Amino acid sequence: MRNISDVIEQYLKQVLKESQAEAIEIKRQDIAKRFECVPSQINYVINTRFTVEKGYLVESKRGGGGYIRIRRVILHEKQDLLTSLMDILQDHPRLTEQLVENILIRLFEEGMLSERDVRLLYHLLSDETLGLNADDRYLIRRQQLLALMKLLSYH
Amino acid sequence: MRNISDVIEQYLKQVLKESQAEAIEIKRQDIAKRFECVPSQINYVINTRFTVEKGYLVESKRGGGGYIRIRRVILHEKQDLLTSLMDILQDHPRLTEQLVENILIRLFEEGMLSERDVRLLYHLLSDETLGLNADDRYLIRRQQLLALMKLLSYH
DNA sequence: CACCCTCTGACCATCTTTGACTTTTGTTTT
DNA sequence: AAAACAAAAGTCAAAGATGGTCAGAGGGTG
Repeated sequence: MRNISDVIEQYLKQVLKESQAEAIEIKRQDIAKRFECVPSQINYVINTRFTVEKGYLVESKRGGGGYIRIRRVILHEKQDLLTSLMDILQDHPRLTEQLVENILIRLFEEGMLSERDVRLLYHLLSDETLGLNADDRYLIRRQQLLALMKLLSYH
Repeated sequence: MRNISDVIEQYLKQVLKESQAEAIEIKRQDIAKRFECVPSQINYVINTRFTVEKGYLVESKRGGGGYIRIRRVILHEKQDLLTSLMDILQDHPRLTEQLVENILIRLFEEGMLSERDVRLLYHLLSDETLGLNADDRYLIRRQQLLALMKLLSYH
């Protein structure tokens, strides 16, 4: 694996999967020690890899007996997923390529898009394809993603 | 071999062939060192020798743990159709909903898009979804349709 | 000689790693 | 109980590590 963040990401996902529970609790310090990195590296991993649009919820507590709890969000109804993703679209003024990718992959993981759909849409919504300036790209992405979700909610 | 670009090209193709995988990952810096050239030479080789038309797809990531991934792809047999459709896109300044529809239906008839694809794309490219003013809509449609055709040109 | 590739290097963009400083919470001491 | 201490986790900006772009110099060939 190329960098420590990816390794830690994989490790945490593995633990999450093996625990069979929908949430795991870790001690930031312990993980940092295990991978010989500074504690704030763990925050970096969490902030970039365990985001809401990717389907994770993270809670934590400081002080004695502190912890970080990572929860995989399980949505049983398609409509719930679409609603939560639409909320995310509203909450993020900057719909970056990265965010778009996360959302599309999430839709794939939840079985609402095929891999091909994801590739196609990702390319259509990429910086390279859209060109323009950043604000216009954000606008187009928002509108097209909302349109996509509206279509998906009909089936 | 007369120039370093040809040598690097051969080397990468060799590695690709020997790996038996459909993709290889390299570090730009490493290759540059191996052939004692500047790193941007690698970009030159990739941009001139590993293009989509030649059957290669290239992805990359910057920053720590960065890489360049070169993937071999199979070109679609209907290149002629795609080329002529791309010409049409270039020739028409006004990419109206109607024209978009015609193009999508053509791609459907040729078996390159499913009915679902057509519905989805038509919806994403509609006046209603795009909003904006007519000229911007024409621009977005052109760029996204061109991106679509580029994607369709390989499997 | 003109033209078209190649090659180079300065500057840019993006992602990761690190560490100093801050905030929150629990425990111990006065 | 209040104050002091200790034990987490959080924030943020700077440094580090890659890859990308582009314009101009260099070189080979018709």
